[in-house]
Amino acid sequence: METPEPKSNFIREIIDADLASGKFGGRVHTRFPPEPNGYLHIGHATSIILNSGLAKHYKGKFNLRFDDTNPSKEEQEYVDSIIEDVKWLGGDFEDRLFFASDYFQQMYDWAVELVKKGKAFVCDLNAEEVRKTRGIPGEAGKDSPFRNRSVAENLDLFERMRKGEFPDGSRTLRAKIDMAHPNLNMRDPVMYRILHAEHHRQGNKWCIYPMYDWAHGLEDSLEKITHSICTLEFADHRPLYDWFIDQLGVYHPRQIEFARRTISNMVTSKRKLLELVRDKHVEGWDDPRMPTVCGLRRRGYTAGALRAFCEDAGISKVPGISDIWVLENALRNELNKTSPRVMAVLKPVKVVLTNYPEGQTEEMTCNNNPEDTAAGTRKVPFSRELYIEKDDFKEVPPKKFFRMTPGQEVRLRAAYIVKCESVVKDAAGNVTEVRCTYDPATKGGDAPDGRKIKGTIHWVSAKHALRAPVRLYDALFTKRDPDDVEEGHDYKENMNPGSLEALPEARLEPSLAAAAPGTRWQFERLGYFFADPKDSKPGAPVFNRTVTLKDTWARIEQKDPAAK
RNA sequence: UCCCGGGUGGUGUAACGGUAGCACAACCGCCUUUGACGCGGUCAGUCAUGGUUCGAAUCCAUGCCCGGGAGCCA
Repeated sequence: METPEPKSNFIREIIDADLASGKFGGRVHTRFPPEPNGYLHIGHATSIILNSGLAKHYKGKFNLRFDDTNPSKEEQEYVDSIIEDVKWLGGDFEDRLFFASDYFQQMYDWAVELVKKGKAFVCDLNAEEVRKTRGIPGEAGKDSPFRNRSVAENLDLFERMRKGEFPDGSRTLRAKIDMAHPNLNMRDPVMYRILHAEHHRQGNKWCIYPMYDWAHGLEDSLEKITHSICTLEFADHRPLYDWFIDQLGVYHPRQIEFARRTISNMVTSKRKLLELVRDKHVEGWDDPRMPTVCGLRRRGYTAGALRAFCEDAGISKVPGISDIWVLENALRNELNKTSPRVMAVLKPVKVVLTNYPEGQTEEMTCNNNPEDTAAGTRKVPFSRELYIEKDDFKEVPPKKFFRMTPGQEVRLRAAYIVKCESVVKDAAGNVTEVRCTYDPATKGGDAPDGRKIKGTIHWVSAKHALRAPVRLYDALFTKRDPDDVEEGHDYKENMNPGSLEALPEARLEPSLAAAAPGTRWQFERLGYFFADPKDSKPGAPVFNRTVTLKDTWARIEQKDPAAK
């Protein structure tokens, strides 16, 4: 599918201006800089798609760089999953996979340079004291008593910090800027802290680690990034980003902030996701209900649809909430064109065609995809005893009910027009069997006399159907806005109750016995499904519902209670 | 209280100072061998007040409202 020309946004205006002025020599080079401390979710996907998309659009380059400057939170497991997710999303970093930790020596050397210039000092204040002397918005802080140490003493102390002579938290290296600066970030920010922790890549080589503000601009500078795109909360850090680079006099990228866009009914807080995994509310980070990139992938989302969604949702500096429908719509648009249609019955009720010869079987020809004739046709076996979806039959029809109900003709898709004549019930009054007659003249579903049939329903032959232990993961993650948690609602309790449903009675079209895990179908009227590549075994598919179809009937029922 | 951002229909986003458009949602109708999809239509918006201008969503001023910021996290 052709990727549409991205619509204009403020970032592209900035880049266009830089290109026009020759600021970066006509280059565009972006990056995605995750800290490997968790799995990527839909929010990160937006950033990856934005950054790599910009690089692609301007025929520039895109880097993947791990901002692994805090060893206490980072793990190799996260590195691996992030690489996989970035690639899957189409973030083509080629051979440009970098780690901030590989720059530690260069950063250290630069820090020494700042010390020599009198722009940084070793401070013996502890965290509590630093916090107290920083001051508050609108009120100046106080200079550290160690602020005026000699360069020689700073050099000595900083080197000994590195050698590991001091315990965690005892000293820091701080930039010497201005304790009265209106921007708190400029009040002598900490550049290095002492942390005797094992780094996932550097081992115990270092016991001092750079802070984000010190490290990030240098990383961008070293990689010759042109446009360093980050989220809004870093806007207050930009003066510091610029300050460090200016003091060093090195290559100076431009930081641009944009608003992170959340999606209604999706939980993206790392803390909450971790909680769901840890407390086993889900089966793991890649549980199909999770909004993680790997979870979405396993649910059956496509990278292309995610890209289309980002393009659709746009980009700005206004924090907002995108409706989940925009995402679903992007997916539906793609799946409509690409998913083969197949018949399945998740909650079956038996139908017997009383006038259909016992023991007879016919092969019905079905379109694989009515929107794509190239997708061809397939044969589906038909016989006297069938299953249809329980919801497609109502003994007492509500108003405007077009499906199967006593006395009303309905079309079995690609098969015959049938009419319900009677029902069989068990002692409890439940319908166990629907008895119909079929019209032999309507094979294929066409009425030779041209009579109009309002309803068309799907079916499977009881004798031929594949009975598989279908498990269904549903699409929506929480019914309630996850932010309501703050108001005392438990988002976990509000997870869609159908989000993980075992369907032991499900019957599938026999062709699905050979269904390859990892393929998508549209089950007529039920939605788009994905055969879970992780859990499916031959003949025993586990389906994730990728997107549901719009259900007009449900809306009629809702609006008009009499319809029920 | 100080600093930085930002306010365009229900939601999200466009519009060299020149017809306020697009998508999603909702609603109505048409079509339909998926009540899906598709097609047509409807509803609905520039935070406020001044100023500059032939002309302002856009430039200026003031006000109001919203978001972010006081980690040795990123």
